[in-house]
Amino acid sequence: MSTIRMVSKLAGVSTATVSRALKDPELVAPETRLKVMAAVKESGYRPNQLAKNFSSGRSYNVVVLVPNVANPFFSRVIRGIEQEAQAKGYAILLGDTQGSVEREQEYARMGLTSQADGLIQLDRRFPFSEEDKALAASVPFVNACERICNDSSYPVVELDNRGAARAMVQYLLETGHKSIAVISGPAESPIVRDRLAGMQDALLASGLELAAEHLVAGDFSMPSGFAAAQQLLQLSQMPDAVFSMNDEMAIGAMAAFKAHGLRIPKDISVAGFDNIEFSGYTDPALTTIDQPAEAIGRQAMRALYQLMHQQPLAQPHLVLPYQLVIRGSTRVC
Amino acid sequence: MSTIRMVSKLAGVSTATVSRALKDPELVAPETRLKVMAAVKESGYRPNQLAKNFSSGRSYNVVVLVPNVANPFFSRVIRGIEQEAQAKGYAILLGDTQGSVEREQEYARMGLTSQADGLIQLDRRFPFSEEDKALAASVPFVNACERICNDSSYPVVELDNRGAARAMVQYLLETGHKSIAVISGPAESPIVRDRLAGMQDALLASGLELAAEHLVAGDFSMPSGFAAAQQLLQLSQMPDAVFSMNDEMAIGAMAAFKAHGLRIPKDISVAGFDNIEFSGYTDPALTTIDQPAEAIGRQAMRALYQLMHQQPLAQPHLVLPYQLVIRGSTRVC
DNA sequence: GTGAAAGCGCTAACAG
DNA sequence: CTGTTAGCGCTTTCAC
Repeated sequence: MSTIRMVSKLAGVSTATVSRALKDPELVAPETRLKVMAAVKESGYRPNQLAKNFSSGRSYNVVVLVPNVANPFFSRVIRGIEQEAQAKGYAILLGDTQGSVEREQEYARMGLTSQADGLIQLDRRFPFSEEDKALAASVPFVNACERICNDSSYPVVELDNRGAARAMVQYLLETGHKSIAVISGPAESPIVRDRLAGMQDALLASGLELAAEHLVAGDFSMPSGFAAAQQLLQLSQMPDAVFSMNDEMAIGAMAAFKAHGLRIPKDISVAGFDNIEFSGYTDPALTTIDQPAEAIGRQAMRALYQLMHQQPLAQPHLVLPYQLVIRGSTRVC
Repeated sequence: MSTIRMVSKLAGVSTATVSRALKDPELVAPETRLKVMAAVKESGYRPNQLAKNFSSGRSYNVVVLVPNVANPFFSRVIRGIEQEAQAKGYAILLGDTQGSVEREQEYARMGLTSQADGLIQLDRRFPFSEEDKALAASVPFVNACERICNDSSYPVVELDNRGAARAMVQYLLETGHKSIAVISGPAESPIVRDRLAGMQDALLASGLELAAEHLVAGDFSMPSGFAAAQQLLQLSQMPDAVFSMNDEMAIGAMAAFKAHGLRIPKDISVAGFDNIEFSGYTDPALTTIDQPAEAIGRQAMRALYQLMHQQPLAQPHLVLPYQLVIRGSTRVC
C-alpha cells in the first residue's frame, strides 16, 4: 500500500505538494500537477482515508441502532438513511441490537470514541450506558420512528401516529364496524400510546369505548399477532374488526382467524400499520396505514447531518404524514 | 473530549503510563494505576478509537455489499454477519448498492483506503472498479449467497443450490406433478444456473424435460413473480406446479393465480425458495427450501476474519445444507 | 508555487 | 516500573 510520501519521492516534490495537487489542483503549477498525477498513477496511490479522518477528527460514519434489521419496515428506514448518508459522504455502521441493552450500549459508545460522528436510534431506549450518560450530551443524536421514553429533549422524526390511528379507526367505524379490537405493541412504547390515543379519539367521537378485553398486546412479530388473534377468539363477544399496530401482527392474526374458519373480511375485518410490501400480497390484501419509511430515514439523516455540523434544526420534532391504504381485508357494510 | 495527554497531566504521569495502565494494568504499580484510574474517571476519558485504529493501520470495519437490505433473506444474512463480527470486535459498514455499480464501487473502494479491512459481497458482481482492480487483490474478500461470475478465485459461502432445487423438483414429481414450470432469476446469475441444473437433474431422472415456455425469468421481487404467473396463465397448456427461485416471487405468483380464480394447491402447486418468515403465513403456507441465512452470514464473516488475519481457509468453498420445508401450497396427489 | 515542520491521539521500542 | 521518543499518513500553517 503506497503512501503520500512514496508518491512525493516518485514525483520529486514534497508531500504537501502532493496533498495540494490532489485536493486543490489549482494551487500547484500545471507542470508539477502532471508530475504528481503520473506518480499517483504509477504507484497506485489511494489516499488513506483512515489517516485523513483521524487528523480531521471525524470518522464520517454514523451508527444506526435498530432492534432488528430483518424487520421489513426498519430495513426500509435504513435504506432511506443510507441513501441520504451516502449522498452526504457518510457511511452507516449497522448496529443491530437484537434487543440487547449491552449491544446497544456498545454501539452507542462508538459516538464517544470517534468511531462514529453521530447516532440514529430507531428504538425507544436511551442507548448510552449509565457511565457514558454524562458524556453523551456531546454526541449528535436523532431519534426516528420511536421516541425515547421520559425524554423529549432529542430531535425526533416520526409519523403522525395518533392521527393515523384515529383515521384508521374512524374509517372502520364509518364503514359500519361496531366493535373494534386492537393488537397493540408493548405498553411502554410511546408510539403505541400515541396510536392508542388516536384510536380512543375516534371511538370517543362516536360515543364508543375500547373494551378492556379488546386490547391485546403483541411484540410486533407475526407469531405474536397470531397469538393475539387466538386470544380474541376466546372471547364470548368477538369484535367485528381488529386493528393491528403493524402489518406483521396483522398477517399473523389473519392466519389465526383463517385457521379458525373465519372469513376475512366477511366475518372479521383486519387492518394493519406500516404498509410493508407483503401487505399488498396477503389474501385478502391488507388495509393499512402507509408510513413513508424511506423519507423518515432520509429526514433523520438530514437532521443528524445538521447536528453534526452545528447547524440549528428548523424542526427538532418532525412529524411526517401517513396515508390510509384501503384494500380488501376490511369490509364495507 | 479529553485525551490521553490530559489524563496523564491530571495523574502526574506520562501518556505511556496511562496507556499501559488501561491496556496492561499489571505492568504498572498498583499505586500509579489508582492515580490513573482516578484521573480517567475525573476527566471522563474515553480512548479515541479512531486514533488507535489509525496507528494500528486497521479500521476494524468490514463492508457488506448487498443489493437491497429490505430483502428479508439478505437482512437475515446480514444479521448473521453482524453477530459474528461484533463477537470478533468488528463493525459492519452497510453497503446497500441498490443495484448501482457506482455505489458498489464506491463502497468497495473503502477496502483500499483503510476505511474497511475487508469486504463481503452478497451479489454476483466483482465490486471493484476497473482502475481499482489491480490493487483489489490485497483486500480480503468473501462472496456469500452468490458467486462472482466468471471467477472462482474467491472464497464463497453458499447453499447447495443445485441439490436443493433437485430435491424440490423431485418432491414435486414424487407427489404426482407432471408438468412443472419455473420462475427463475436473471439468467446470468450463477445460483440461478445451479438451481436450473438441479431442476434438470430431477426432471431427467424421470425422463422429463423442461419445456421452454415453462421457464419464466423474474428478478426476485414480488411484482416480477406476479408478472411471471400472468405469463404462465396465457399458456394453452398450464403446468400443474410452479417452482419459484425465491419466496417473494412465489408469493407474487400465488396472488396472480388466485386473482385468476385458481385454487392453490388444488389447481396448481406453488413452491418457493429461502423460507423467509412470511412464507409460513401465506394462504396456503408456502412449501419452500430453507436456507440457513444467519449461518451463511456467520460463516462468511468467519472466513473473512481468517483472511484478514492471514490464516489459511480450511474451506475456500463452503457449501451449507438446505432443508425441504413442506407446507400447504403443494398438493399430494 | 513549493517545502519544512508541526500536529491529530495513541502505542511501542528503547532507555533508564 | 516509568518516561522519552518516534511514528502511523495526512493536512495545514508558516516561511521562503
